[in-house]
Amino acid sequence: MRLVRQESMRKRVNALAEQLLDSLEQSGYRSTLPRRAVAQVIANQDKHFTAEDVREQLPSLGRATIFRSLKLLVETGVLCRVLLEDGDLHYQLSHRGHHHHLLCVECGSSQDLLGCDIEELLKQTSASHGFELSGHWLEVYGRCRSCSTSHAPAELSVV
Amino acid sequence: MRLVRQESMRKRVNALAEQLLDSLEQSGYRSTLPRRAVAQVIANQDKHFTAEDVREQLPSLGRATIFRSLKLLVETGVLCRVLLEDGDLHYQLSHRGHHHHLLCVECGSSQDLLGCDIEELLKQTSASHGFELSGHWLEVYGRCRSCSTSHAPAELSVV
DNA sequence: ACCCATATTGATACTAACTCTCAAAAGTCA
DNA sequence: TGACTTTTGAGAGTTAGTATCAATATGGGT
Repeated sequence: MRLVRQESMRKRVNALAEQLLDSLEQSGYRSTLPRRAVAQVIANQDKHFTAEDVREQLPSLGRATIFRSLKLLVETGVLCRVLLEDGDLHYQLSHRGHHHHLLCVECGSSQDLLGCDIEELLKQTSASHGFELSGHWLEVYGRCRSCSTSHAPAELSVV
Repeated sequence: MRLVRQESMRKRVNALAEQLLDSLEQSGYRSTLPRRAVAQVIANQDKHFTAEDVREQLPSLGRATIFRSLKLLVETGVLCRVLLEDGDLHYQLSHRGHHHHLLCVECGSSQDLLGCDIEELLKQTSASHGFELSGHWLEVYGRCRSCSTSHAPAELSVV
């Protein structure tokens, strides 16, 4: 039972890593051993992470290589950067295209925000300021379903 | 005529610097010479800026002092940090309280975004994801009135 | 106006998160 | 298997800060 679940998880993880590498190849970048390692680590990540997190899991890779790989993945759109409340920027797997994140300030997990149409609202408000809108960056912070149901409110919870 | 205008501008600038210092004093911090210098420089800034920008204008102050002063001003709420499209964080004068910025990607100027009520929209959308909203960070990018009227579209403009 | 407790400063060292450089190694394709 | 181009790794450099700590400046009381 246990084994079966692990097997199926590994399969899913590898498929995700494949997607990351495909994305690089589609942009004309080679699928190298270091990039495969980075893709695998990222695919295993269940929340936003830093370059340092990746490096710790791949101590044999050169630092520069890790930064370069992350940069390419962001460039090709499969990875994105998220802004934490304190101003730190972390990395996170991304669905293609523009979207926003719901970041749990307690467990660090995140979900993509679907069905939120702020574009129109922003466009109108900007226009009324004489501003020609070209883009925006939105992050939403709070507590995910499991964090808000499994504990007392944050102020009361034990550390 | 020219002189009069300069005078009145200087007056406004100093008044703003005063406000910054008052804000520090109200939070129990001393109004020191270095802080007065930093406040004056910030008050003269007409767009978002970095700690390095301030340092260039105040080469005689210690680097640490500048960072500390900026930090205190952010803490007391008269200065805020803005996120540029490329992920750089800059500083900017702030109105008190939560608000958003319209950042001009061409000239770097910014306006506060008034009359934009995304809170309610976000709260509802978050709730539908089982997410208990606690805050958000929004930056809006585009071209300000004078940049969009005084030039051809960005792609065609001369550098 | 002066003293003094303490807040603040500046020099310097340190950190985190990158980027740059360049020779060596790896990947691709004919 | 070459030949050619991309990528890597080591290490130095950069940017934007934070930490430490002795020396100095401030503001409040008298």
